[in-house]
Amino acid sequence: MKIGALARKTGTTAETIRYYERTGLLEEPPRTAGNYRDYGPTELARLRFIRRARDLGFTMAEVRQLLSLSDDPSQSCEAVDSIASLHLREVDRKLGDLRKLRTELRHMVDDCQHGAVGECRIIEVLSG
Amino acid sequence: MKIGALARKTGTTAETIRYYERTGLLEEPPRTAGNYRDYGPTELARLRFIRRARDLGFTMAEVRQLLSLSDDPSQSCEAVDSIASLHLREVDRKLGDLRKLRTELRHMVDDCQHGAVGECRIIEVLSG
DNA sequence: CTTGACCTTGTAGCCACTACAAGGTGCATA
DNA sequence: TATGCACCTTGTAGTGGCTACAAGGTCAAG
Repeated sequence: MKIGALARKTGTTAETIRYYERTGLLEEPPRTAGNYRDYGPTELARLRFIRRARDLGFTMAEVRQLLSLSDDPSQSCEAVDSIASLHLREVDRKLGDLRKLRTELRHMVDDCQHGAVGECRIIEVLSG
Repeated sequence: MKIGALARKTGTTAETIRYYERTGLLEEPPRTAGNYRDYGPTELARLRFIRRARDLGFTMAEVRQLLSLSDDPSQSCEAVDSIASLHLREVDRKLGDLRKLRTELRHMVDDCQHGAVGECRIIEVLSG
């Protein structure tokens, strides 16, 4: 499988895959006679893992840890749990921030009387 | 007022203020005899405006537009309203995404039996 | 007259990509 | 066989919004 096909199968782009390789998240695959990257099912599975974790908002550093933990299936999953729980707390925090922010924005927009900028509530709020 | 004092009054840092100046968000202030930036109440108000808008999640580009709109108080505030409403919709979208993500993470973490990595639900979910 | 807090410029780094440019490969069609 | 075109290669630079230095200048207090 060439890089474009792998990209399509994983909802990524060739650029992103090469970027993951550069940064060590993916290993260098074998090459075809024409020097094209040649991927198999192992790399596909690994990239899918990476994409799922990224879509769930894990950072590249966390993904790296999760990958290396998943490579050793006999050890305790305490570390995995701790990474995921920490991330969950982080997401909760962001949700709280975003909800507060939304309320403020909502008020601002609702109070706007659509008149002149000089009396615009939005500008007033921002100006303090 | 020197840059450090302005930073303290606005909850920023001197580096950020200089960055805003570099990128044209703030104008170059006058200088003291010793070549220090010398800020007055106008710059303080402008920086406060910028910080409030940034804290509400507006991008630098949006802040730039809001600033130039607020400079002309006689025109209609339609454009201001449209920037704010668009941003509000964007925030709503992000909130939705984050809520979905939280649910998935929550399930993952809840299902983890804290055993071996080989049976870890978190790793299973990520592996597909 | 030295200490130390503050300031100056300039450059590089962060994250996670994304966007080129300039050229090579491989396959279908005329 | 030639040509066109999609795809691939490497390398470099840019995005947003800062943040972190390094190497040096300024200024008030002790």
